[in-house]
Amino acid sequence: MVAITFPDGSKKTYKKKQITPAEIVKGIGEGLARAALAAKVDDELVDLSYPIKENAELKIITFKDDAGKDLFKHSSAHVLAAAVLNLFPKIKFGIGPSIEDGFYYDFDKKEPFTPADLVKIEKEMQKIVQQDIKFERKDVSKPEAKKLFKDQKYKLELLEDVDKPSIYTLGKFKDLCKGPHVPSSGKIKAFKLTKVAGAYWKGNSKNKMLQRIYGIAFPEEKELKKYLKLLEEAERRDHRKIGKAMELFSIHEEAPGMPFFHDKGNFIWEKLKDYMTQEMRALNYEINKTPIILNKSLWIQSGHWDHYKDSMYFTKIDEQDFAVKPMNCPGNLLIYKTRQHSYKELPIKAGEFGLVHRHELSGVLSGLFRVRVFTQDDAHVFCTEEQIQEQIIELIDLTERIYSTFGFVYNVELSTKPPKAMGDPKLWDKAEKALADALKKKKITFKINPGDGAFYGPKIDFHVKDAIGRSWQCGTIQLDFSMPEKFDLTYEGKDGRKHRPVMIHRAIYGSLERFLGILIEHFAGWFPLWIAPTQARVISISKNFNKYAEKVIEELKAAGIRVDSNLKSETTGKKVRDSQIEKIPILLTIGEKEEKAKTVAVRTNKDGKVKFGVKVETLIKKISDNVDKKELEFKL
RNA sequence: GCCCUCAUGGCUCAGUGGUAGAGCGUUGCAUUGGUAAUGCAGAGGUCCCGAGUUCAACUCUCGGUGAGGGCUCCA
Repeated sequence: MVAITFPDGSKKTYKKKQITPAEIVKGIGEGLARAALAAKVDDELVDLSYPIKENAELKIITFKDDAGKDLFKHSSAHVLAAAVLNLFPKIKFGIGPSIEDGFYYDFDKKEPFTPADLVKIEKEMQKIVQQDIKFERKDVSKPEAKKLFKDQKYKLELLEDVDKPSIYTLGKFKDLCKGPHVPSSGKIKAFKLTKVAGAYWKGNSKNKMLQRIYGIAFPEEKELKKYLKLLEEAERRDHRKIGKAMELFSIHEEAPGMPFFHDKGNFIWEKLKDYMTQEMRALNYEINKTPIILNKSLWIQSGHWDHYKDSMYFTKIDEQDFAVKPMNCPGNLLIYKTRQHSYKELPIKAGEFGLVHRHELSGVLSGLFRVRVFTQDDAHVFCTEEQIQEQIIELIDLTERIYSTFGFVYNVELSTKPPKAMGDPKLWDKAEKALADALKKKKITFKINPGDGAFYGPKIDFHVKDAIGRSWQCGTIQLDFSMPEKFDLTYEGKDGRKHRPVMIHRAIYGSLERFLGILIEHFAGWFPLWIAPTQARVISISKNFNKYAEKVIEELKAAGIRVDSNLKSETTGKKVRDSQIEKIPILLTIGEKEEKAKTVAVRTNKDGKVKFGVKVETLIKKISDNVDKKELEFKL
């Protein structure tokens, strides 16, 4: 007998022989049948052609579950491979998994795929879907599998690490695959091939580069449409485009990966910095500033030389080797060491808006998101082991406060000891536990990334979710037991002896440049008033009213409002449009009515609503209140 | 760094082996307008850089530089 839990929560017991896809569909009825795909057995996902053990407990998975979506995408990858095999019979296959945004399959082919190939392949896939071909599973022995894939060198290589090979067949295409899959190709309703790209075999740049085809797939047409809309929306919000349109920053060939901030971009940047400074001061941080070029010997001492030199810039000064700092810690350690410290002073919180240079690979540079020079809102907390937890909690609270100001929600990941780590494994364990305990105490759920920590310690990463649901890594809290050791940092304890402080590295924006990029996309350029470089623009209906308009501008300026104007002889429609494109939050119109009544017409540009007859002093108060409270939107 | 694509006025882009076009923007003039583009006129590039092929290269070839997408998700 086999117990089955259906998606609606109902349970039913079947004889083992009855467990077939058709039977499951019958069991859950027509409504849910379309969704019935696979089952979870002993927490492992299997499809319904998988031999199911006696007395197993099955939980039916549907398209609505993440596991179901995943499996769906994976099956689409097989359909892609089958279509490619039909069109290019001699091709060699790499791997074809599902990914967050869909699926891909890697192929080894002499000539790269052309866009025309993609269209052909898509049509071929359509055929396979229409034919509704069954996915068939077969468990085979290793020698059998080797024979089957004798012409597929990549599959043979993969086979080396497989104990119990299973083969999935879809038409002519056979793949080494542990599954599970949808019952048949007809289940795949909406898919689209999105791009071709080169990708290394097994992700290793020493290996051969294969041709990768990316696609997306959904159980329903409308979900595909929704996804394509999201892509469009993301493109509309692209910070590189908005940054250009709003004249926030530019990047030049003369300095790849090193953004030039124009007045308005720099204004927002400064606002971000000021805000963080204010928050840090409130928590008794000191704020330092250290040089960006430091002697090589310091980098050798800190371990950056061993672990980071490929990404560092070097220079020679007076016959001595110097490096441009890729991180701020060593500079702040030198400050710590300028005098003795007592346990009474701890925790010492040393902040720095530190300019760092990192020589990132040219191919990874992208707008403000991945640059070679940036400013970290860095800080180093020196504390005792006993203070770790309270300090971590203070940092989590601070991070929460900052992110919520921008309307971000976030999730947290804990990264543990990497293979290339420095320091005593026992200290690592202790550090990892300290971070996990603080998170548990704050009742924050977190994901663990084994082996993703920094070379000097484990870390907590914060990923913020933007307005359209995309996730960005920003803040990080890193524990470090090894740097204090290397630099022989000490404090005098109650017992009069020297002790080793613990060091916590932390950044909340991460990089001011990158955070600004994220904000541009998050707000789609519609910055909250407190950081908007221009808060309001005054336009006149005709130049007859320019005089009163000038007066209004003066009043607003006197109240500290950042206002500009467009008093040119253009139509009102044109002026409105221009202000929309430039993302000016508030548009003030002055015409005959306004001049007579000594008021302004206020348009909140983001939603396009217009309110007539607003008194200037009322407006000033509203704006000031909005700015003081750092509100996300302006409403009259 | 590697694979693919791309590089033409400030921006977005069209185009041809015989030394370049459009729209937007900008400037001037006319117009004095009520919430996403008023009309007309003018200025503005030598087609990313270097080499080669050719009588002739923005166009073809090679090299360089820069930009965009991808290179973690595993049979």
